Amino acid sequence: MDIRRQVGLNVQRIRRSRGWSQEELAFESGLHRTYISGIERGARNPTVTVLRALADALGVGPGRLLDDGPPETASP
Amino acid sequence: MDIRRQVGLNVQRIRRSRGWSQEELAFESGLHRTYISGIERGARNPTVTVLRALADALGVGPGRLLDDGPPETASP
DNA sequence: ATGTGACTTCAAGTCCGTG
DNA sequence: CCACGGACTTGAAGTCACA
Repeated sequence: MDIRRQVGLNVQRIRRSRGWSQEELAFESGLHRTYISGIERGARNPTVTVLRALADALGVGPGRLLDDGPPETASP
Repeated sequence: MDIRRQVGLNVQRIRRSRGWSQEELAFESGLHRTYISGIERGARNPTVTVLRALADALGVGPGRLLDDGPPETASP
């Protein structure tokens, strides 16, 4: 699994769980709307500072954006 | 805490725990010697694909390199 | 609301070296 | 073995018009 793709999926999933549009996430993170779009599609190769901005906006740890497993697959 | 600094500390700590020199890590990860040096000092802003290469070489999950807490400070 | 190609600017990443 | 600098090439950052 390409890690850029993984980051894109994670960002998109968490963003949607917040009920946000790409535009809203763009605003919250201080990044451009189309840049968010590119990241979610795995077309971009973001740096750690960008991951940080995204993670802060989404309210998760930066490492969460690189994780393989979805969110918490709650295995009780 | 600047995330670049955090990445640098994590990489350095894990690398040393493997008993590797920067050159060895450079070889294992396919990156350049001086670039590893720059990352460990927090002077560089690596991309997710680089994090992946480093994580693979070090045998940890990519998210580990962004974590705040050291490794496992085993608090029993 | 989002995907996409094109674009400019600046840093990612390589390679040479020095102390 | 590592920190650090300079010069270089490639690609990321950041933005736009349009579909």
